[in-house]
Amino acid sequence: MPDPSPLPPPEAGGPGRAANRSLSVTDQIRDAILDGTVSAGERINEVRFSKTLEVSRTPVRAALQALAGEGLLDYAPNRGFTVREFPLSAIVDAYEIRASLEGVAARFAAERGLSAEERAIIEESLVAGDKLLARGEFAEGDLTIYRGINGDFHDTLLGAARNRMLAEMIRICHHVPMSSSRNIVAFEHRDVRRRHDDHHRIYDAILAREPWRAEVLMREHVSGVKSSLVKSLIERGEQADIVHGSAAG
Amino acid sequence: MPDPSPLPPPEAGGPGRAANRSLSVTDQIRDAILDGTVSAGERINEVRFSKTLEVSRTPVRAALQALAGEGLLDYAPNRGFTVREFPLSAIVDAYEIRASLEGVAARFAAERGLSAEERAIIEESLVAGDKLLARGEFAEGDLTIYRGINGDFHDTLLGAARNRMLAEMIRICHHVPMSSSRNIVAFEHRDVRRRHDDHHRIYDAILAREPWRAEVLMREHVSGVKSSLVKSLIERGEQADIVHGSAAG
DNA sequence: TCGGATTGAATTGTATTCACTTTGCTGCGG
DNA sequence: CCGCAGCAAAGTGAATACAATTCAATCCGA
Repeated sequence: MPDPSPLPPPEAGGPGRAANRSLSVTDQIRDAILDGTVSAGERINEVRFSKTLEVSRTPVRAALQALAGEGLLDYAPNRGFTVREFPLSAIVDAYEIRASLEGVAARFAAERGLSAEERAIIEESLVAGDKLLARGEFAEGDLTIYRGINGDFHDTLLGAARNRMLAEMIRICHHVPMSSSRNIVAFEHRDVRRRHDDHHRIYDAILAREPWRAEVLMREHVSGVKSSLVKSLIERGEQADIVHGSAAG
Repeated sequence: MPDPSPLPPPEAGGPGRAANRSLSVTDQIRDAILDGTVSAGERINEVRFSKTLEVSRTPVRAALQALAGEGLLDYAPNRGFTVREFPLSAIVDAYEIRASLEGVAARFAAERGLSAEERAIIEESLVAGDKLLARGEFAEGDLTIYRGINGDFHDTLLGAARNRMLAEMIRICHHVPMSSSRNIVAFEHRDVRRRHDDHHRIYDAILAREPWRAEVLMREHVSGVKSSLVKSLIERGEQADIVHGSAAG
């Protein structure tokens, strides 16, 4: 195939991940937002993006509308889309919201029960975490590995809640910008150890079919991440007044 | 104006509510979904809608994407949009999620405090409710009035939480189809009286700056609506097995 | 009669074009 | 020097045309 087509499909990068250009463009723009290529508050120019991504304005507009639905963009009639700004307070609040939602998810999971496959994945994540933490300190790359373990645990539990709306809302909480890059929360070994212990207890409560205990534990678990974040922010000298109320948990 | 223009703007019905056609079409399609004009599970035909609404496919597609973002539609590449189905279990779950979220909102409001205007609106809603309920029974249309009073209370509190993500998520919970039309929950006077008392107590907690008490009360308050719904559904002979877990509260 | 490939209509995806709104500049008047 | 009217450029909104995919009916072959 010596390039006879006038359009070397932009998706040629991988083995055809996206089904159509709109979805592909959506992913690309989302990444650009999340990694800061386009900065917060910035107004998005449709023609510029369409030139950059080598597509027409149509899939770009579709992508922008989708991202507005995800809460990453604001829309104003006749003025287009702007990158939504997430002040520190909103990021902190997002953890609080996520804590509440994941608490409900844990309760639902405890009520509804886990499939054999789900139990397997979670138990694997628990064992893997125990093994990783056994040494008492982290090696290079261990944190990345644990991030995957942590994701498996939460994702599986969320799936066990068997409620799509809940899943989508939690996903939105995870996509709050800076909640990943700024979130260089003090990831000391002791903190991770404690959070992994939380996982054990949460799983116990779910297996024991104790919904409310599962909810409280999960809520406290996620809320703990928020507290770590707030603490590290304060230590770094950020203004504490941005954080209201029960900052220190 | 003897109709010289080829396009008598479809928005001519009112004093120009929507800023552009996409938004107007979004509202119209949303209404069609919520009131059951298009039934659940049905696949949406873009050209059909564009003919019915007398616009091109472009604003229709924009509207569909927006509604997919609101969770009312599902999207499948190359297959378009379908009206999402909300089984009874999902509707019940939505109340549970909303209870959790509004609980957080009440806590935030208690932490952040209310503006004078917000206090005024809430106190007015409390007084109006007291007056409406004083007679001991409902007249025709009283329930509609109370629905407005109830909305004022909740909306104002939600605004006082000062968090947009929270507001949007709760809004989504409210838009779950059938949560309004099927929700002919046993609206007996006694039930409404009790819920209005809840409002008083929640407001007291917020004024007293007791965040956690406000959260618990609000959560229980919304959860109570769910319980009423479940109870009335069971009484009507619907299958109770759809409702899992803590059905009866 | 059943299975499967094929073809054509229906439907969605994308590009292009035109219309309208916004916006910023320019120049005239105060 | 300030302010406002008007105009031009840029950008978004909508419609239309075209391409690609899906879906169903039909036709063939076993």
